[in-house]
Amino acid sequence: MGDAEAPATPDAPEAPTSIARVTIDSPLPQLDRLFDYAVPAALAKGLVPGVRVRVPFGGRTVSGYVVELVTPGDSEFGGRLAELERVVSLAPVLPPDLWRLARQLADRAAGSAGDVLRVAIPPRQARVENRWLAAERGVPETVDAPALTGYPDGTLERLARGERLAVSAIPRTVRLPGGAEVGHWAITLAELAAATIAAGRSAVLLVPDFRDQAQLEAAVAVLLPPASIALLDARRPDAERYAAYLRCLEPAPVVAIGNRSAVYAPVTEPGLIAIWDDGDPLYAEPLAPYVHARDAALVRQENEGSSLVLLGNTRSVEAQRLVEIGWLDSVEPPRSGRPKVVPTARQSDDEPAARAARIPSTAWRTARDALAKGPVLLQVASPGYAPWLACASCGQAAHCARCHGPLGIPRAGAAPSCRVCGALATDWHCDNCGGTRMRSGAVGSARTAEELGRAFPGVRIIIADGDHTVLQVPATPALVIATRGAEPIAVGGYRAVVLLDGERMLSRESLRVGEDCLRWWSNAAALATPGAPVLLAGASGPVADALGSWRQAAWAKAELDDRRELRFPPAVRVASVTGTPVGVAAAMTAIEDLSGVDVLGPVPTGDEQVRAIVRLDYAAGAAAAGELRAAVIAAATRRRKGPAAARGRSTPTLRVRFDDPEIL
DNA sequence: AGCACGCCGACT
DNA sequence: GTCGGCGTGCTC
Repeated sequence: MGDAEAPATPDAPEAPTSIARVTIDSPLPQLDRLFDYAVPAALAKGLVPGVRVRVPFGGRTVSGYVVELVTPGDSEFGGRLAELERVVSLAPVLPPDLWRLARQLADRAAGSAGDVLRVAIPPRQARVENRWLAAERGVPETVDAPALTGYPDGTLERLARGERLAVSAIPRTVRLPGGAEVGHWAITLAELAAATIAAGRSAVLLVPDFRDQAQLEAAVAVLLPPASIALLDARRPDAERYAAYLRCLEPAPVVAIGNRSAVYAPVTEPGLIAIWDDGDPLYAEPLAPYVHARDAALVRQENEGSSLVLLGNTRSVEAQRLVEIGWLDSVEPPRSGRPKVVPTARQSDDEPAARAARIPSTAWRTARDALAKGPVLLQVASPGYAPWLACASCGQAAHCARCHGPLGIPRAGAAPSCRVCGALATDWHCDNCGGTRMRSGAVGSARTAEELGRAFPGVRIIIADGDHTVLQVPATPALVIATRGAEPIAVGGYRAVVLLDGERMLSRESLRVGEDCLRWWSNAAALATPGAPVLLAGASGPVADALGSWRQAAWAKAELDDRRELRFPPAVRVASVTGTPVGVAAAMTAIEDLSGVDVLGPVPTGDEQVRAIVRLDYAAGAAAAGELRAAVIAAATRRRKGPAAARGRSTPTLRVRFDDPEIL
């Protein structure tokens, strides 16, 4: 073959693909599209989609990623192309599958793909990257496929076929060979991941926070070598996180473990995407375009053909919806292992010590008896001593004179102070009745600990809350007082679990109180030794019943039915649209004719802006997102009219937030 | 966002 | 007759 005549054999190492389509790193919605650049010969070597580049743009140089390489004839741009200025590195940190996912998720959320990428790709660490590019890669160790403990035969095979499952966790803890105690859920995910690796594919495992991350890391480390594990959680130093991200890009199969943003871990050919406790609010991304990790996982699973597992002690209402439409299949372990929940009415108590500690006498007796055998968990609603204070004469909540935040007492003997701004409440008087004395409105973990210390003299007391991180307690007798979500694991499990403050947790005003409480209680109950009593003090009603019967999925079904009735999420999608009255009105005009869409508001937000809530049937979501996106771009480009003085201030533009967890 | 282009008032 | 205001539109 004459080389000079036909240089472009299909797999020629340097095929002359000389146009790079680049996504620009910019927050501007109108720039959320691809721009074509000529690739100068000097930069063509090794250039692949996904690499970071610097390009000239509007008179300056900006950074971006090469999304694809095309031949000159395929450029749709009519003008004169500029050239790539620099290839930052040859590491393909934005592989095509990730770009596709970011684009789809952004479109779905009326946001920018670049914003998704900012969440997905950790900040570059040049030294780490250079070391990675220069590294030699060995042959990966093979691992044996483990069995899946505690679930029906054939479950692994279903996942190998790429099925999507909502799996109920086995509600107990297990001691690992290394001595660490973990929730059985962590074993389940580790086994699923190891089976995936054994089959030569990668797995992505998501946890809400660092305490679950620690358990999962320990469980996975038992089954897999370190070279097969990439730890992507946010608490890790930037360098380690970036190294783990790069590890995912290697062809050898890997288990990526991390919090919500790890759903984007760029593993090639994921065989499994799994989420532990997908109802945890930490899976909701606070950065634009606010893509929930569960939604990202669902789209990614469909794109890349992996299996999907949502594992939890409770079933989120969103997962229940997916089960009901047939998107997920439900998998249950045997019911024999469920916790022994004892609902307990709050009543007047004959035990003076119990009365002093404000716990029902049955709970007090249970705790006392269990303490002879080992640790006892008491779950409380709030940290601190007195989490909120009220006026002693009229009972109204006491507020900070400076910022109107709630007042509380952080520690025994401390002065009342604002929980928001920290200011000491000196010369306080009630806004309502003018009273000058405060009383405690609720009991926090520190106060509970103090009272229990008196009720159980000589017993070791351990406080675990946001300020006192405790991951594990030994199997020896101790009273562990933890705020919900901060419960340590007990070696061998707790000999009793007492859920205090249930009534107060349930009385919070929120669409999600029910599912939150059921999740907090169920997750605490799952820390008990099998057969040990779990007491729910005081609370009653459907949520308490669901805990007692350990039928969380049935509760989620009933809750979803209610939401359908009310047309609340997740029965429908919602989006909040905030901006100037004119901008919001234009956006509403753009979507009002779509079927399956209704608008609440707009209402003023207090800063010359208004906010409307849009409710959408799922079928209308894509069209509505497209229209709202167009409205955002229109508002962003037309924004600069009006007097110059008005432009000087920070520009109030139109903002759209889909699936906003704060609304309704 | 920057920056360039483009059409109407007070100046050497 | 020009210098320069900032409204409008583009950025490969």
